[in-house]
Amino acid sequence: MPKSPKRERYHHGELKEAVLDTAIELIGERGMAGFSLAEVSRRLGVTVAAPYRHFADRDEVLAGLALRAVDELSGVLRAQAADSLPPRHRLAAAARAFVRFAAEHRSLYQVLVASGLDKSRHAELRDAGGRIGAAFLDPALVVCGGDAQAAQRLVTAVVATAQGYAGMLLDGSFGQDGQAVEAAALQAAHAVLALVLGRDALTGPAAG
Amino acid sequence: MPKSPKRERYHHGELKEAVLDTAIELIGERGMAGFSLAEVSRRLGVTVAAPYRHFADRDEVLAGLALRAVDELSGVLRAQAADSLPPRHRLAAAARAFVRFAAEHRSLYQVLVASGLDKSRHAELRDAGGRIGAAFLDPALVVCGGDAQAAQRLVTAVVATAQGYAGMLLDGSFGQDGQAVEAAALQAAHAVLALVLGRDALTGPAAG
DNA sequence: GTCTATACTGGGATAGAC
DNA sequence: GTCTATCCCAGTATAGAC
Repeated sequence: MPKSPKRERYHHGELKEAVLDTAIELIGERGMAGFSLAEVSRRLGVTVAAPYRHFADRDEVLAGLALRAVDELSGVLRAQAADSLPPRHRLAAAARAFVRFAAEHRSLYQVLVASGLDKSRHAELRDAGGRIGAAFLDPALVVCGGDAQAAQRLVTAVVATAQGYAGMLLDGSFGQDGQAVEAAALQAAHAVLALVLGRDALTGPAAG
Repeated sequence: MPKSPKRERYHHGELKEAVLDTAIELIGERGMAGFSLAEVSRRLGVTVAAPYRHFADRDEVLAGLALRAVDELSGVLRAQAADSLPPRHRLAAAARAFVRFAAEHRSLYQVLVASGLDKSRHAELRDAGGRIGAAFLDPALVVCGGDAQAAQRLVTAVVATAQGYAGMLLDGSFGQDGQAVEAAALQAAHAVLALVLGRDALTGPAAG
């Protein structure tokens, strides 16, 4: 008895991208724990074995999503950090954009931070953190007067702050309503500003 | 042919705690993704159905672990925040302790932030974030001159920072060697100090 | 009240046919 | 490039032994 697939079948080499698209969709609906290659296959109208022609295993699908996430997020961040504002405000704007990204692309962001993926086992992801951080580096260098080591520590602090606010936003610490995203994003930006000003106070003429 | 269990069987009502202990052990070895009730049962020498006498489902086991994590973490934080140092240093010390806790009790911490558990569905965990934040509240209130709303925002910033550094530490951004933990913990403490000083600069010292 | 035996469901993965 | 068939493992549920 013939099957009646809900969608056209993928016989023409588009399955790889289709799997990634559908995986994002599925994670959006059911969260990371609800992701399965079997369900993705079902939605695409192919058998569960088909995706294995394009991905070695389930983790490689997640790695593909993580790569998309890094690409998109670092693009957004670079756009903010290249603005014409003073450097501390560019850092703050990038942190705000980071938090918004986590909210607007929740599935992608969760793959990045909560997939349980061992990033060191996937070459494309081995420098994921570096690529995110690099987006903050230029304004950080200006803030630090060219001191590369200080700038790197500042980048780490800004990324940690953004990541922290994003995490709290996603697990509901800012509430569930529409205002939550903007509240978290603004507070993250504000915290980054405080961080930069406080750094000046700690390393400036008065303190050591 | 009779089974030959590796350990004594649990016939005397200790299975619940034993399941939690073994779950921590297992997550420590294989990470969150490698956790399964079946493997826990196997290690304890009971059948896979036995834990269901004590836990409604897998999520309830994770919720039990998350509860342990919140209890232990908030205890550690309260101890730091109740020290006799100036309030901004108590906040910094608590942030440092937070990062150390994440490293030293990696399994517990991961359950808290990356289990995919819907915390709002488990009554005991509904105020997990609040209990963590409460540990920071006293020194934050002093820093903010008694302004409760400002103190709450400062607590959020400090928790976000600590959580951010902990997350970056656990996914290898600080490297894999023994120094990584202390580097992350110290930088987190330093960032919190900068945060407090920068807050003063933004709002005026001792003002609301 | 605690655990065992067992049966069902569903996901991950592979071999070989078309 | 995909399908069929198959295997193994994990989670869920329940009847019954002790």
